Amino acid sequence: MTTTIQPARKRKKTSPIAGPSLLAGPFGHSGSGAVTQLLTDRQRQQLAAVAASLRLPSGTSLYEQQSQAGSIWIVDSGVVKSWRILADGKRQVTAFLFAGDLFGLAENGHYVNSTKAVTAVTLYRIAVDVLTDILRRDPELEFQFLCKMAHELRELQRRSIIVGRRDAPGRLAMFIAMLAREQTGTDVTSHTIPVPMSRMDIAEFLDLTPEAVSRATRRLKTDGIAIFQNRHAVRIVDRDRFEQLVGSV
Amino acid sequence: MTTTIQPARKRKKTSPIAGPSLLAGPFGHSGSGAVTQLLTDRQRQQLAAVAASLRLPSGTSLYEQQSQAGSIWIVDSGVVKSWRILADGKRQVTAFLFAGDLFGLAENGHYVNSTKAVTAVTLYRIAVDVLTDILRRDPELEFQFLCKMAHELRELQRRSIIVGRRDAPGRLAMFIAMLAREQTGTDVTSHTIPVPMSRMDIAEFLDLTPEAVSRATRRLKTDGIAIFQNRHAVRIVDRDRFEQLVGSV
DNA sequence: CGGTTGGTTGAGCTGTATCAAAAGATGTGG
DNA sequence: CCACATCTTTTGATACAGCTCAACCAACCG
Repeated sequence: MTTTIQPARKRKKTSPIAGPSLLAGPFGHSGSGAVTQLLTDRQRQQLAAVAASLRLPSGTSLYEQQSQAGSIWIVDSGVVKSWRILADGKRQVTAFLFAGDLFGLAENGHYVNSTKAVTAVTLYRIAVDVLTDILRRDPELEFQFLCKMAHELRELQRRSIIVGRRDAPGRLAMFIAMLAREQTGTDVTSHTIPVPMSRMDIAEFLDLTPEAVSRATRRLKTDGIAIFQNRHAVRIVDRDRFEQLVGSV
Repeated sequence: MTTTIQPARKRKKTSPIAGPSLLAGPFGHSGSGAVTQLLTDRQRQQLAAVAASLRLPSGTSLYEQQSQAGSIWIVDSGVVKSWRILADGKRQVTAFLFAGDLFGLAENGHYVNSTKAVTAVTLYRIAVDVLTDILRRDPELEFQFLCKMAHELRELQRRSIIVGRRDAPGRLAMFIAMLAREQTGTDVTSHTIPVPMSRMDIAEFLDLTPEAVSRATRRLKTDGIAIFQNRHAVRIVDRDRFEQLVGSV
């Protein structure tokens, strides 16, 4: 485990591309932000050699649920949403993916969800057969992928915990805390937290109706906990009560 | 991908131990039951050589949330429940683990949930440092662990979907369907499905109160969909309406 | 600038959590 | 084998939170 902490926001979009990055705790990461680069420079170069590097505008569809899965993807910058359509026709946003996140794992050779760029994004795309070849030859690298998947597992569990909460304001607060962790390095600063996705996306992630999300935002405001300065930025005003609402999961 | 389908129920507890087993779809498994053994006989023997094999009575605690994580575990037979205590003091059952399931992944060297045997179980326990050593030397084996984790990820997503449903009877139906898939090989037969865990365990898994679970069971009965013959066995009476209630996720 | 989509606000309904208590299971010791 | 104590499960009555439906407001885009 060499390497240093490398928050996503520090990487400029215009800088020379260093190659794909996997961010996670090496079988460990306390949930409070210490996410580190898993790959060595050599490994990143190796992956870069076989990866397509894409720069796509906001709103671009990457792939559709059920379609043939030929690649796995890594976020370099920007935000991607992943969702699936349930049997009853409802959408469920299963994850928001940030810099260093891996996505596009297939089931039976088909993608299990659809994905779309929420913001402008830069991505790496690697053909699965090429990747599996490399992984079989490089146990160290493969081990890092394993770590990454363990990380994903824990993130998913975290979402379960959020959705497990009954009250909408609590869910929203946890969501904001997640955004803060994911985007601004460590924990909630008293500064402004960007909220790139739409209310509907949020609702579908938190398993609420858009109405409930709207009322929850108002609730946070009237309670003097957090204020949406505009539709894509929140500011925590009472940090203590915010943390208290979030609860330390 | 050699090997054959090997449902858990077919393995007798008294038979000579063949070594640990990992069951999953090799980056693919349609959700309708085709779960296969991932490991070759050689790999299973290799793991068996370093694994402790345990036979434990129902109710045995395996490890506690937060405790030092020294081993990873594989279920050979029986059922294990995994849960965590949330910030507000509530329990959340994160998973029920069946034959071929892997558990005990650590975060920062500590377990993230507690586990306990729901039934009498036989388990394999492997020290993490020994395992990581083996994995680094054997990319093929490591690749199977990767497949297994991808499988776990999908299972967790499946739970999210279940809990996403608003109505208790629907959640319970999906849970029963899950039990059927997991325990009796393929899909819901019209036969009796064993329900090894308590109502409270079910409630904590489905994120409902025990009362809600109780009422949901009664609902399924009065609607003529499924009948609990006793506390640990259900029978589907109207398969079509059951499937319809479950919805094909 | 209309049209379209996304977001907010309001009134009533549904279903689950809660609180309280009875009925069944389970286990122990006489 | 029964009686008692304990825990689990079920049943009932009430309150509350979010869903639904419907309307209104705001923003975005040609």
